[in-house]
Amino acid sequence: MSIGESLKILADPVRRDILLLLKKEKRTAGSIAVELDISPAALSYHLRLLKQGDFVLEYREKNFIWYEINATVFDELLLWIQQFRGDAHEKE
Amino acid sequence: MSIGESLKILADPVRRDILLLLKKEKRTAGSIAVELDISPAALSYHLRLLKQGDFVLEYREKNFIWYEINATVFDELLLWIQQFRGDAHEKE
DNA sequence: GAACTATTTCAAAATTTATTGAAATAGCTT
DNA sequence: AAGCTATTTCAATAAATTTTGAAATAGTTC
Repeated sequence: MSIGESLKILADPVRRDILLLLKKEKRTAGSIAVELDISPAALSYHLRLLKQGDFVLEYREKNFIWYEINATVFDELLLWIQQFRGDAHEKE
Repeated sequence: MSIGESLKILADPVRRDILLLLKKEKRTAGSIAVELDISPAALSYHLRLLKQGDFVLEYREKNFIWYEINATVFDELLLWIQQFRGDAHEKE
């Protein structure tokens, strides 16, 4: 997943809200939709993008699908942003 | 400027290319437009967003306007992203 | 396997964002 | 001030993204 795709995924407020929820605890799709007051279809669309970008992981249990945040993806993003910081932050 | 607005600004490939150019050296609007092969009007549109987001600074000299990158804005963004990283990276 | 719940997929509509060409602005030079 | 160069603004168009409601899928429970 490229930086461009990652940033585009994070650029949407609904998707950021989803990540903030999942940061606290894992949730089912339905629970997220209720909490954020969006339709299941809209939620599913955003979850698809988040999954594509590796921002979330999913697993089935009974007939729910649980979603949880994937913290590791954010590292690549950090590196990209750091390149623009001033010389004071350079590695050496 | 909010995180949401900053991310939206960075989500566009043209604007990221502009930042990458300005990271190397300050430039005039015209020079950026030629280098990236986009129309002056389109460039002006993107520069306006980058300015609004404090990603670039500008100053006049003769009848050019020089643009340069503002490295400090990226710090706020780093903090936002860091909140999602795993416990291994926590401050304490 | 029929009924049920959770979620996704689809095509269409709505919304937002980016590009275009033309016209306007702004500062320089003579 | 007229002519020149650089850049921006504007309204219109084009393109990309998001939402919607309906229908489809998938797994569960009876």
